[in-house]
Amino acid sequence: MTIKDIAKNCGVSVSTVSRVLNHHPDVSEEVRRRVLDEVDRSAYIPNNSARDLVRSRSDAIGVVVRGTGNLFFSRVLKTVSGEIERYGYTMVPHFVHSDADEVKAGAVLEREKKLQGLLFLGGRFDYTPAQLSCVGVPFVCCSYNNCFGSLDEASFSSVAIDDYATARRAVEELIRRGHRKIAAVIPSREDRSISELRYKGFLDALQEHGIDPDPALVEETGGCFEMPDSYEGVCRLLSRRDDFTAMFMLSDTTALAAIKALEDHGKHVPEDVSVIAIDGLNVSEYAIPTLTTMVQPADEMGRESVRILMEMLKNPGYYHHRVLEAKLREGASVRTLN
Amino acid sequence: MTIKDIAKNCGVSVSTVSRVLNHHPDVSEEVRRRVLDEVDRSAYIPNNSARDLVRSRSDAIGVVVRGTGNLFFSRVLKTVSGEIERYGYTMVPHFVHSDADEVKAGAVLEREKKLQGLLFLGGRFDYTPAQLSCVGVPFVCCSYNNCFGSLDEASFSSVAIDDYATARRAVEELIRRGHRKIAAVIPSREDRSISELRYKGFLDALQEHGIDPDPALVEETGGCFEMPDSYEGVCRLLSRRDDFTAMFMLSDTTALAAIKALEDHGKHVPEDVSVIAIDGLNVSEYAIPTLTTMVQPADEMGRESVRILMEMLKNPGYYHHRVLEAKLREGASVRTLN
DNA sequence: CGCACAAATTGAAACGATTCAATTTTGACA
DNA sequence: TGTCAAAATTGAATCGTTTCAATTTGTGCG
Repeated sequence: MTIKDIAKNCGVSVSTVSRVLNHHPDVSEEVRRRVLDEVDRSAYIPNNSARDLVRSRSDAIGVVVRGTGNLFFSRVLKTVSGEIERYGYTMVPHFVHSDADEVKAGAVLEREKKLQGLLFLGGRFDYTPAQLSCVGVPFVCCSYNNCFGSLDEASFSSVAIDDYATARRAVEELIRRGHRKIAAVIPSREDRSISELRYKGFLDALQEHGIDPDPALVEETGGCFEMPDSYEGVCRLLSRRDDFTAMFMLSDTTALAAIKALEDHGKHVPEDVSVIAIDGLNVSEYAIPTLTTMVQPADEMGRESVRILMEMLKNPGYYHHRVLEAKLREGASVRTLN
Repeated sequence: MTIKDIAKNCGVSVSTVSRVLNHHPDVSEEVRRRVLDEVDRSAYIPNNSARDLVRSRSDAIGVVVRGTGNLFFSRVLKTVSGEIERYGYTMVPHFVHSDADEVKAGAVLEREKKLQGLLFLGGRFDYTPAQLSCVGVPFVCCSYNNCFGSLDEASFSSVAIDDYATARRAVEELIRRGHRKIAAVIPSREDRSISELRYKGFLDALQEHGIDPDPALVEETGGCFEMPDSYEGVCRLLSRRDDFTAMFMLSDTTALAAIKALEDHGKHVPEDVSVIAIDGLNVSEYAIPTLTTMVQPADEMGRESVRILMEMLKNPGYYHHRVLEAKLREGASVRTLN
């Protein structure tokens, strides 16, 4: 079944059928109906390869996901997938396992599959303008913001919470509840990474409230938000100090690992140590104790990312850096000091 | 840059270049080298649309993922994605949100995208042969086994643990540790579902050891392995009975929800109630208490699924139903009764 | 030296759509 | 009824490959 058969069966030309199928103007109501009926009747399915060939593009969006265990991105991916389909595009995902590959992967993807656009989900994303220019299609960074340093902000879009403000807000919640000795175990922060931003929020919240940040209460870990790394980090911290009453963790999963480490060292949460985090995963609601966390609006982030990308495709030159709000979800992992 | 340019630059014909690129025989060593050099030099990238058009197929594999919150499948998806790429194919994922859509989604995917094969990841999969015949390409069901009733087992492949045996093994572990009053909260089991198989393993383990299954210790929930459903289920169970010493849960996440519900009712795990599950997620190792669970070999399942699918493509008529072993990972959620 | 046969190479026809210039049809109006 | 513009339709070129029949080149042998 090709467009030719449809044309023959309807007694019209191939180009007319094409015009009907693509909602082009200048086709009579009568012919339109005749063609559409025949399309239905014959269960005709257009051949995408042929269309893509002549148009020299394919209606596909590449999604580069940082491949490691971040549950938050898995969550967003589902929404993104649905949205991309809703707009009539095909999603071509690519899981990268090292931050360094991200843009390269995107560029390759784009060239090989003739993608229309790219969506980067998570990762470090500290690229130079030169590197980014490899990417020849519009792209949106989901879950980064304010991390872009020298990048030309008109050359792409982004959707994310304000990492700095959110971290600050979380730490302020701890302070509001009477905590002053607050520890943090953070994945290695490099320039402009999410880690760095959240860490800065942490520091500023402390200073703002007249608390001198104590470097010995901060432990840096390897990896990027993996549970084992954080567990180890907390252990190292505990071997050095145990006089803190609260911890700020950069993600839900690392917070769960931290709670585990604390408990394994005989420290109860929240009785001995309070823990707050950022993410708002479903599982965290069922943790013991229920995790107090800043909820990132995962669905909205996914929806917005795709919406903006579509806008960029339709409207060359368009870009938008959308900042969404993370809301505090009170669990039971933070205790108010008397 | 097209194959034509390469041809011109090398002074050979288009068909010769094509032959070189596709590793066809009957091309002299000298020409081969000349062409390959030019391909490198010019960073030529073949146009997949053109290739797909003439071959009337596209080297893509559809992956239908049951879209709801099962973390286990997110995990497998990553492996699957990498493997599919490794074989030189493109993955086209599709998240479905209701079990009912699975095969339909697969069939549509197949026709629209001209997929070479399909991989079903999770879900219920209780289809009739007639329904399955909609799928016109080889397919593998990952994470089902023994669920296939009247289906012609030579018409597809599967990779999974033995759900019945694994459940049985888990419950036997509880019995071995001295438990006899064992409760279970299970997602609604329909004929031949994973739920049903695991439930059967549960029942048989009890009977095998001379324990009469007590229907009042079994609570059925809606949904499919969602945490809120299980939490509610455990609450209902507790409102009726609280004389059980152990619980068997069908997945890690539902087990975590169960533990939460138990704790919320003042029952400690494992002191008052022991909990065992099936899955082996990473997060479960950081749960409090660490979950005792039967670990499904996620990576191996992903790898095998893709390997078998590739085998089916290469070798029409081939099929294989692979049963992998789940291993007990001892956590701290099961206590030995004295 | 020429013949047969294999190896290497080529040319042209697909594949199934889109697109645009060219053509036909329609309808309004003088 | 004839003219003209607008609307509707068509034909043909094109996209970049693969494939296969046809042709050229090369080789061994009588």
